Amino acid sequence: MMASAPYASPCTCFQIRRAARVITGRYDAALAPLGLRITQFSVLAHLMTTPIALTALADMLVMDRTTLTRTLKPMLAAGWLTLEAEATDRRVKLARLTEAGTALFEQAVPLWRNVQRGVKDDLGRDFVRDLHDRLTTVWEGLSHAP
Amino acid sequence: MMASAPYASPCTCFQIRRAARVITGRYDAALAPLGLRITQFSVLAHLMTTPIALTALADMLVMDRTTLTRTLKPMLAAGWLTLEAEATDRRVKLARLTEAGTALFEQAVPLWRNVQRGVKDDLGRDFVRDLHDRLTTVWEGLSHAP
DNA sequence: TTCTTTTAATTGCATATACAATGTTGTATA
DNA sequence: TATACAACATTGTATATGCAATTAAAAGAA
Repeated sequence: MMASAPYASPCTCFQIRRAARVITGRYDAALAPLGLRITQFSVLAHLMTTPIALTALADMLVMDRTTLTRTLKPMLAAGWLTLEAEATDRRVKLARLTEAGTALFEQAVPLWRNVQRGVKDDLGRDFVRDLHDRLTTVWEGLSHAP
Repeated sequence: MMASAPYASPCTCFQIRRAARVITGRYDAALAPLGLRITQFSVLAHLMTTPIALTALADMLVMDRTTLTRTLKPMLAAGWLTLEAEATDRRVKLARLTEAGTALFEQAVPLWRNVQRGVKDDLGRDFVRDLHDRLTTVWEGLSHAP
């Protein structure tokens, strides 16, 4: 996991995956004291306001529905959330945070803020803001086009 | 895997993972006709010039050594490369492309070029160049500073 | 109302990812 | 030289990821 010399691959996919691995490692390490992964943190964050149907949640997370199913599995086992069939349409399952899940998220927020700040400190506030804009553009530009 | 409305998460990690998923899907789809993933393409690309020891290869790919072991497994089974113990230090294993692996890579290059061009067309040449620079900076800035 | 189609979620399969622990081999030291 | 130490790779465990196929339920058509 160590980098030797600045190597600029011409492959956009390699570049973004490499950067994602490095960043993910940083965030996972920050949340590890709570036994929480950044992926799980994102799920909790999206559920803080209201229960959400799994398909809608997968859309928000821009994640395959089947991936979400497996992502939720350990979180359900940990008791951070529950699934309940929707009354009007029993195909639909609503994901809802438990008190434990809510409490965990609130504990995690300061750790998340720390690592966000750390990244900003290392890369620069303007840099990170611009990076965000570009990553959003990537998602918008590529997820709609084939 | 569909996006609904532009949602700008404040989490850098979420942002980059989301973008990485979208881009990876695009590249994997482009290489699918050859039964090849973009991750595997990257490995082949790095081995085209010369055989490389696994630790050195993992360093280049900025990937955990153990991840590399599993990444290589199906590629070895497919006969695209071989592992051989280094003569001077039998701990070291050299990964070397086979003829089949070399041929496959050469077949894959045009498909990779296509998808690279497609991404540039969708996002703009300057945008992609700047994105590359920033992703390289992310990697350099974060992988050295814990 | 029955048959078909569509939609929601899961499961099977395969790869991607990394930490901890292990086994092996080379190097340094007492 | 015997022993401790460091380096290389693999395996165990667990999560991350998505395509294809399946099951269940709702909606639409005959």
